[in-house]
Amino acid sequence: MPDSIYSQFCPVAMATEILGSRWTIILIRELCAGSTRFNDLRRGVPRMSSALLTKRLRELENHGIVERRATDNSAGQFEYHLTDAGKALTDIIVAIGIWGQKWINAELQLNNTDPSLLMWDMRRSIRRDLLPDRRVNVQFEFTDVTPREAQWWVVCDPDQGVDLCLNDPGFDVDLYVVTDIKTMTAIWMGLESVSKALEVDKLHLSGDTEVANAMSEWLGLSLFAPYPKEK
Amino acid sequence: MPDSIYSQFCPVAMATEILGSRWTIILIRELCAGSTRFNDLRRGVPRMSSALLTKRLRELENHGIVERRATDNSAGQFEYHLTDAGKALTDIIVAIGIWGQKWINAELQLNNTDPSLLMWDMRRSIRRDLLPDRRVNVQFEFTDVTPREAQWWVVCDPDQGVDLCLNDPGFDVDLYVVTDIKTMTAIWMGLESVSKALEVDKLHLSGDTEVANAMSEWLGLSLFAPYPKEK
DNA sequence: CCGTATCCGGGGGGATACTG
DNA sequence: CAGTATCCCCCCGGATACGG
Repeated sequence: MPDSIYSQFCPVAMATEILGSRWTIILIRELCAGSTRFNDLRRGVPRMSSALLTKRLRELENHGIVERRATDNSAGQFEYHLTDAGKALTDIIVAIGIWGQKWINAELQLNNTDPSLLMWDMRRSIRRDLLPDRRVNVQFEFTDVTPREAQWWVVCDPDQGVDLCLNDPGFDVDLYVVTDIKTMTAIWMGLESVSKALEVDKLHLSGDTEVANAMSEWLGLSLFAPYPKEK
Repeated sequence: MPDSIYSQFCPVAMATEILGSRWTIILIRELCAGSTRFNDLRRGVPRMSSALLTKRLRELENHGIVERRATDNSAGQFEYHLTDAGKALTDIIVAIGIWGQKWINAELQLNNTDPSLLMWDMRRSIRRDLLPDRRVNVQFEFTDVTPREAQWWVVCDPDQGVDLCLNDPGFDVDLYVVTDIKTMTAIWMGLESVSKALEVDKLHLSGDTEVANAMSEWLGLSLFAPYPKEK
C-alpha cells in the first residue's frame, strides 16, 4: 500500500490507510485471539499465502502494531506479539465482529466451512476448567467432509492445555461427537444450540455421559455468539 | 469485490468482505456524518472518482447498508440514507477513529491538508447555538494555500443553518480568521488549542470581539478531538 | 446536478517452488 | 519450522469524456 491513498487528516482515514489492505483485519483478529507463531497464524488465515503473511507482518511491525521477538529457544524461532497500539485494536475487531454477527446472513459461509479452521477456532474457546480434572479426549467426526479432514481429536489436559490432532493420538476416547460440518459451525457461532441439534438428530454424542451432558458448558463458543441477529 | 475473498465463517471476516474494499470505510464515515446527496458525499471524499463512488453506493445498497431514495422534489434528485444496519456501523467507524487519533502520528497528513475538505468538515461541527442569535459571517483566510482555495466564508444563520462559500456571499464579515492551514487543521483535530495558537501568533482574529472571544466554544471540533495521543 | 461509459495501466496478491 | 523468491495474471480503480 502506497504511503497515502486517501490523503485525509481524519483519523478514520489515517487508520484505514493501515488497516484497509486485504487480510490485515483478519490477521489482526488472529493475533488478538492469541496466536503468536508464524505457522499458528497461518492456521488462522489458511487462505493467505505465506509470502503475503510475511509482508503484512512486516507492515504491521513498521507501524508499531506488532513486535517480532526471537524466542530464547535456540534457532530461527520467532514470535509475533501485539504492541500496546496493537492491543488497542481489539475494540475495532470486536465492533466489526459484533456488527457482522448481527447483520450478515451467514448462510453462504456456513455452506463453505473449512473444517481445519473451525477446529482451530473451537480448540481455542474450549473451557477446560469446566471439564473433569483429568485428561479428556474428544473425537469429532464430520459426516460430510473429505476423509482427510473428517476426523479430529481434541485432547484436553489439565497440565498441557488443549491440543488439536488430525491424527489419532492413541488415547482412549471419552466422547465421540458425530455431526455435519454446518451444524457444528452453526453451534459454535451461536446460531444453533447443542440441545436443539441433538433433538433434530443432527448431532450425535456417545461415550462418557458426564462429558456429553456438559458439552454446552465446556464447548465455549465464538466471542460473538451472544449477539442475536437483527432485523 | 468477488463474493468471497476470505471464505471464513468468522463474523469479522464476513464483515470485512463488505467493508474492506478501498474507500468504503471513508464513504460510510461521510454517510454517518450526515451527507446524503451525491455531490455532498463527493465533497467528503474528494479524491474518490465519481464512477467509483457510484459503484460503492450500489454495493452498499445491495448489502442493505444504504437506501437510495428519490426526493419528492421534481427530477433526478436522489438521497442516500443509512439503513438500520448502516447506522449500526457507527460503532465501527468511531472505534477506528478513536484508535487513529490515539495512535497515529498525524504530522504527515497535517502537512498535506486539503482546505476544502477541512472546511467541509469544520462547517458541520460548528455550534450555531453558541453563536449570537443572528446571521454571523466568518471569513477564513489561509496564508499558505493556493489563492483559489485561500478564502472561505462561513455563514451561520439561525434559520438557514451553516453555509460554506468559496465565493464572497457579500454579507458584512463579523469575524476574520487568518491562519495557516496546518494550524487550523491541528486546532480542529484537537491537537492544538485556539488560545495557544493566538499566543504564538499563528492565528489572528479581528472583528466582533464577542464572536472572537467565544471562538473556542462555537468552533466545534472533530468527533475525535477529545482523545489524547497515547504512547 | 447526478450520475454512466469506456479505456487502460499498475500493482496487489495468488500460485508455486525453493532454502537454511 | 519460518520464511524467500519469482512469475505473472487479473482486476481495481484512476482518468476522462459523455449523457439525462
